[in-house]
Amino acid sequence: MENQDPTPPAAAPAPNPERKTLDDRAKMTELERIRHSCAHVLATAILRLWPDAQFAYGPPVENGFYYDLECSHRISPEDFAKLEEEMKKEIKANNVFEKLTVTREQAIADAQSGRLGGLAERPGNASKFKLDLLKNIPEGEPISYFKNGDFIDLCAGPHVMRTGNIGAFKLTTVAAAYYKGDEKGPQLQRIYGTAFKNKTALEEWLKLQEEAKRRDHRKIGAEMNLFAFDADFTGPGLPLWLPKGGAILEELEKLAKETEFQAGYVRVKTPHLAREKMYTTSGHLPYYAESMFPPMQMKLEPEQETRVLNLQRRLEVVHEANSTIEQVIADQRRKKNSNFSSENLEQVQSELGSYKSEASTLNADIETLLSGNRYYLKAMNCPHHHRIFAAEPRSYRDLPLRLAEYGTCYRYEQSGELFGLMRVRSMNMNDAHIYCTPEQFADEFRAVNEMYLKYFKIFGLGKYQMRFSTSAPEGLGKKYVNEPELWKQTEDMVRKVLVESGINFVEVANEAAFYGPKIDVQVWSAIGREFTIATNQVDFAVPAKFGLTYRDRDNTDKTPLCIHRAPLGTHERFIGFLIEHYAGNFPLWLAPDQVRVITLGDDAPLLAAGKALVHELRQNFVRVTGDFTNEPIKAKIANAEHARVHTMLVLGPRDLEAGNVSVRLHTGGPQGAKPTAQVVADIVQSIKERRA
RNA sequence: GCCAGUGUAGCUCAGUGGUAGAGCAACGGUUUUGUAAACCGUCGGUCGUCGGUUCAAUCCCGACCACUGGCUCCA
Repeated sequence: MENQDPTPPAAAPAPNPERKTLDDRAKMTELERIRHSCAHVLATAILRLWPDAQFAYGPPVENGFYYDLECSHRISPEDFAKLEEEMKKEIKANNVFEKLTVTREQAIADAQSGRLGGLAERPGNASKFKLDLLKNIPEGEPISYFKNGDFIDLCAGPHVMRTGNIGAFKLTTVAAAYYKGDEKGPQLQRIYGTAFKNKTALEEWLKLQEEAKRRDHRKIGAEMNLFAFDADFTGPGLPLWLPKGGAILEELEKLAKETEFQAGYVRVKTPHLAREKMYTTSGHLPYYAESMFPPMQMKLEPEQETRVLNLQRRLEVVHEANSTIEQVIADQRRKKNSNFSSENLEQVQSELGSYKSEASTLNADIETLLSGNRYYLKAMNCPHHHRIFAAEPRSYRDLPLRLAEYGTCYRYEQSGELFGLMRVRSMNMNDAHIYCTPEQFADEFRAVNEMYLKYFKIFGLGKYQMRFSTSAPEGLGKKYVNEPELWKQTEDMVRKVLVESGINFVEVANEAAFYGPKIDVQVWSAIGREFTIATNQVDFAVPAKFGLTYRDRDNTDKTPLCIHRAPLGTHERFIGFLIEHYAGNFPLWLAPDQVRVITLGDDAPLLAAGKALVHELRQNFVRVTGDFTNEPIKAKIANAEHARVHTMLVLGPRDLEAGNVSVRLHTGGPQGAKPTAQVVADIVQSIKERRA
């Protein structure tokens, strides 16, 4: 099963779907039609039980379908049996999916009467989402309904012919979803289900889901003692790497360090935290404060404290003066026959203005003093690396400068987003920043991409996709630094390299990093989960904010370009991915338990030979253990198999006499007896070559 | 952060309004073995936490915490 082709990219709708054209819709596969139709049947069933339900979207998705709705009843999985009963009735009735084309006026009238997405007219309960959807249908595009039984839905189709064509279905889960994916919009109930042509296909899918559960990195990670979460003591999203997981971590680091060394990188090391100034300068704090752990406010030095106290005292005085003046003005306004002349008023108001401006100066001064003693856990390594760049004068001769570091970063991911190792709050990054001139950019960028491909080959990753994320004009100055010209230049540069190197990529607008375009590498784990494991970003903005320069040939100072790259992403996510990719059956070089020497019984000569073999392997840097207990050989093998020990070496009297060991592989069963020296040499060589 | 579900021994899971059980693991013994589990015994749980209802709560109710499935987010 290993190296099985991962599930191909899903035809799931893009996160903020641009309107599909009718032509796009006509391309729906038969399975998608079944699922889309099943969504209508689900709506029909829901309405029979809870007639006030209002429906929004009900599309087919990767593994089934959903329908978003608003309803006074809170649907829970306990309702599924009832709902499925109703759905079965509708399918059994074998109603035709009848397409009706209507005028916009008619559609609006039907939505207002509550008829759309309903079984009948519902006075006082207009089909509000359908009304909204109608607005999005461009003038001139035909408006159509689909009707099955009493249920009429605003829908462009296509559908299967009859409800009876839905061979098999199952409701799977309920979730909340925001209308149109907008966090500020109304929250709807989303009912997920799946449907297939027939029962066999459904059962196959259910079996696949079971298999996926078995391959889940969280399950295998626990079975193999790779990592643990200790929510009570360490905190959620903060994994503890156990020795066996640590071994994998170590191997990946070794791989990266060797690869990067050969590629001309230099290694640096930076602290886990930094002053606030670091992140206000980098621009991260204004843009991403929410994703950072809150700051640590350190105690002030006595003189600083005195200054703050003085400033605060003055601020109090100013505030008091402020409110007195405001009071006076308010009083005068209330009194109609005021003897307060307009000149007086003006004077008082200007006084107020100057107090206000003093207050804001005071606040800023206090803030400056405090912020100097405020530290943040780093959410990224780049600002630190920028300061390393700044630590020495740089010449164009020093470029490209490739700073690499295994830096641990901390991000305050929202509680609902934590997900095993794939989404954590502390992460080991395979990070590096390449500072280069614009002329060097293409070569450097290409070399980084090649490094990705080298890694993918080692790990046997056949299916991947590069996502080239670019900016969008409307986000400039908000989501993205406001440098339209630089955006265009760098995006063109990146695009050119991608096209030239013939890498398969898709371009996605409006998803860039705030400081430049980026490339994310998406892969699909063996159980069909999609992950972004690697990232490669261009940064034309932040080096300038840090005032980074190099002296060029023409004796002027120039700002370098910076490439952020992390081909192995975070090790947390990468290992999570690898666990699922290999189903825990790692190749020898990665396996936490590489070799176990198992003696047949515990006779002294066997024991001595076994210990000597363990010693020899360990001196060759093989992760080896010995099982010299007096348990039956079957039990010892079973234990080793459960622990997913890659290679088992059995030593019995027969082997001892012949100078052999009997080799057994976790993934391949017994391999027969071989000369000990040859076996040791093979193992060492396989690890050295990082054989698959 | 939002919606829903789940929480019993290290792991996999039973179970009940009258303060809990199995298998595996661990530990101690017996067994001396040729490739997925030899036998006997021992230890192990404030039934996620805190409140409430009750004569009595692991069970019913509430809040919180964590995890899971989604949504939003992901430098």
